[in-house]
This record gives sequence, C-alpha cells and structure tokens, in this order.
Amino acid sequence: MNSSRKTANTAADAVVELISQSFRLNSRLQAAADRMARDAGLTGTRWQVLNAVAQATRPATISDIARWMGLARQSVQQVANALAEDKLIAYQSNPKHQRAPLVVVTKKAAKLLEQLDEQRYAWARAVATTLPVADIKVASEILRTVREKLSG
Amino acid sequence: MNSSRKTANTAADAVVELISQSFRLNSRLQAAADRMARDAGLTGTRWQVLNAVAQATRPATISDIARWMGLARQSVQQVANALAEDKLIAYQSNPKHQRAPLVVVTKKAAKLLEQLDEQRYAWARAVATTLPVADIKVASEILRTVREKLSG
DNA sequence: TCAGATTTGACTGTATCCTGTCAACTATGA
DNA sequence: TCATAGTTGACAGGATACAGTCAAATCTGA
Repeated sequence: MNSSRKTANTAADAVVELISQSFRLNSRLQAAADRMARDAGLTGTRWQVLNAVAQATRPATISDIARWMGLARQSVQQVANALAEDKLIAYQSNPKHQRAPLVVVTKKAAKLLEQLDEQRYAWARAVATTLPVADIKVASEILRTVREKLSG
Repeated sequence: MNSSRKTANTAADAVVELISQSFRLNSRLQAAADRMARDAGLTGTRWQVLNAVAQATRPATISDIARWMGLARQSVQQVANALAEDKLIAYQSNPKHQRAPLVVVTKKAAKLLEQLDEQRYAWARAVATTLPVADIKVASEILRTVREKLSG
C-alpha cells in the first residue's frame, strides 16, 4: 500500500494530507476506545456520549450534546436512549423546554467513568512518550480550528 | 455545553485533549465528505475506500486497504462489494493468493474521483486560509505518529 | 514433506450513524 | 396576540462498522 504520499507543497496539500491522517487515526482511536470500554460493559460510542454528558458544565439537552460532539442529533438520541435503558443517564424535566429534557449521568455511570478515566490516562501517558508536548498542543489547536471552520 | 476544557498541564492531558479534538473533528469531516460525495452518487465512506484503492502504489487486496485505512477487514469488504456492484471497482485474479483478488478502480470511478478531487482541493484551500502551513504539517505528523503507536 | 498457524472472503448478528418525516413545543416578529 | 419559522423527540429505513464463525488458501517450521 501507499504509506507515504507525496510531500505537501501547498497549504491545500497539507490540509488534504491532514484530513487523510485524521480519518486513519480516528479508525484506530475508535477501536482503542471500544477495547477500553469493553470491560466496563460499554462501547466506545456510549463512553463518548456518557463522557460528553459528564463533562458538560451545566445540564444539557440531547441536541446540545450532539452539537458539541459534531454528530447528528438523532444519532446521539438513539445512543442516549440506550444509556437511559441501562440507567447510566437520567432525563430531568427542563423548565426551558417541555419537550427537551436535560441529561445527567447517574452514580452508576460516574463510577464507570472514573475507572475508564484511569485507563485513559494510563493510555495517554504511554502515547505521549517521545512526543513533544508543544507539538501535541499545536495539533489540538489545528484540529479545533479546522472543526470550527466546518461548524460555522 | 463545555466548549473550553481546562488547559492541558501534562503530556497525558495534552494527548487526551488531542483525542477529544480528533473525535469531534472527524464527525464534521465525515459529514463534509458525505455532502461532497453526494452529487457523485457516493457516500463519504465509499469515496474514502475508492480513494484508497486509487492511491495504492500497486494493486492491493481488500485486507491491504483495510489495514491502510485502519478499519476492520470486513467493514471494507462490505463497502468494496457494494462498489463492485456499481462497477466502480473491479476484482482481478491475484497470482499470489487465489482467494484474495486485487482491487482496481474502473474508468467510471476514475472520472468520479477526478471531479471529487477538484471539490476537495477547493474545500482544502478554503480551510487552509489563516492556518500556518508549518502548523498543519506538525499536526499531520503528530496524528501519524499517534496512529503508528496504536497500529503496532 | 506436511501438520499447524495464519490469512482471507462469505455470512450472521448487533451497534452505530445518517436522512427524512411527523407532531409537539418554543421563539420571533408584526 | 398570533401566524410563522425554528427546535425537538419519536419513528422508519438505509448505510456503515464491528465481532464472531466457517471454509478455503497460504505460510511456517520441523
């Protein structure tokens, strides 16, 4: 297979190459997340949704979570309903919108997330070795900026 | 929603943040690819598989393509079979392995890819504006290195 | 040479993830 | 106030993406 594409000469070439790397990395990340979440009885996706709910600075609606993750509203809705079935999240009535309840994680889920967070950091420390922190931060910023250009 | 997480203090923090950005970006990229491929009668995924087949330096098997993309073998197999149904790829007998045919794009697919490549570069040029090329390349390298740490 | 390990495509079943549609609810502006 | 536009969850259907299993083909090492 072609593992080394031609060097990027223009900014557009560099962006195309970055997108290619992003796609290829994401497949591996999803697989890694699936493996890690498996012991906890979760899938990578359910973990990500659960994590997004937990990380929200204030109780959020399904639509809020979906916008934050960049996924379609209905994709998150389906996963969230499955999580609610398993008592990992709970819906609370939303005074601002009768039809759009606020989502919170249950204690049961909080414990799972705590365990998974340890695994995640152990994994992250292993990945971080030999990588310059400054470069990692540059990469984060680039990804964030590209995403914002797509979201707007 | 929580749009600004706490600043990464350690290398592990930086990696966790990078992964989060990668997931969120990928959702948007997939959506953008789907939109672009739609006019050509493709989905984002079919375009990516088709592109991987076309980019291969030599005729590759489905397993080769899957390893390159980072997806499960059977995931690519299913998409490839659909592409073959639509006469966008063709299977050629593989002298090295009777059971694993080599995959090539058809002329029909080559034309589609050419059109899509123009759209992709126009898109990439728009995204590239205001982004330092050096930073984009740093990001690419980081993503590539992280992926390789996961593949091994 | 040749038995065991590995690779591969087909098949099955489950979990995402998307688009589109609908009705309920909310926000906006005249 | 009130008609209209926008948002939201439920539902349906199609397209990935995965794990697991099987049989055929290939590879490996003794």
